[in-house]
Amino acid sequence: MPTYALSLLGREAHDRMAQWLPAGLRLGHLAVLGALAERDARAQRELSAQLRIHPSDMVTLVDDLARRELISRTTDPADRRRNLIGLTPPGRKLVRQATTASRRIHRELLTALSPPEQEQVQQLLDRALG
Amino acid sequence: MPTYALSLLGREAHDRMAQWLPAGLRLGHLAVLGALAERDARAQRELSAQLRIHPSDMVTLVDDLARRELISRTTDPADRRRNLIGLTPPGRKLVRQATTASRRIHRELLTALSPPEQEQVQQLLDRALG
DNA sequence: CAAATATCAGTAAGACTGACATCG
DNA sequence: CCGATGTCAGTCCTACTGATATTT
Repeated sequence: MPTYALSLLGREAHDRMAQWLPAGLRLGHLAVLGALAERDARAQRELSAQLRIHPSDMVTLVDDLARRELISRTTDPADRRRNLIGLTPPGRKLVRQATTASRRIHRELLTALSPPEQEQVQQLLDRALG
Repeated sequence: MPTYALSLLGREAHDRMAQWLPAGLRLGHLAVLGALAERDARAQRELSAQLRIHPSDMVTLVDDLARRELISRTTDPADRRRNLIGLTPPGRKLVRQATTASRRIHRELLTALSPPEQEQVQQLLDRALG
């Protein structure tokens, strides 16, 4: 059953990456950091939409990350409803390390494929998710 | 973040397939039926291992499926600890229909890619999952 | 006695719902 | 006044833990 296989693979990716992360951080936290590494200083709402994380859950994620000083949270002066979320240097460092680990785990999950094919899958899936 | 992308795609596949299913049936139920379509008359424990569904949860899934007469559950005469689970004709029919729907949903999930690329991802993931 | 199978009750974590205050 | 943003409390669903009865 193709959809179940995909769902299982996703769960496995989730669990293995969560296991790598420092205690107290889940995959959602890392997703926020990763999105900020691509484009910094964004509103929570925009991150929610891109990462498919519910806005009400984003609050807790951002709280946790700010408490650990992995991100900064400042009110947007141009629109005071918004929190602008930005990466701190420690946050940027964690993203780099996590990206390396993530690629390794990704390869391990696709161990049945050749390395070029693994890379190809990764790029195609990134595009598929916009 | 590659692992998050995979996790998201898996969740999306899960949710869309669950929406297709008859009310009261979840993706786990369908996974059991699908596994039985490949090889019939197996013990619950074996299904649990293959599908990564916890044995204690398998009990409920099998209960539901038996109540709807999509599977049969009989005590294995050779080992009376075991329940042998088998597909009924309605169960077999549901698997056929669901497999078609599953392939369609799989394509729809990759709608941002060109048709040849969709096909490529499908084939690569099928190989990756053995 | 020890291991395996199925079962059941309780727990933990993730994601969602609805309501609300603030601001444009 | 209306819509958007962030926040908070509570709910639902899924998966996991731990314990038990039965059988090998």
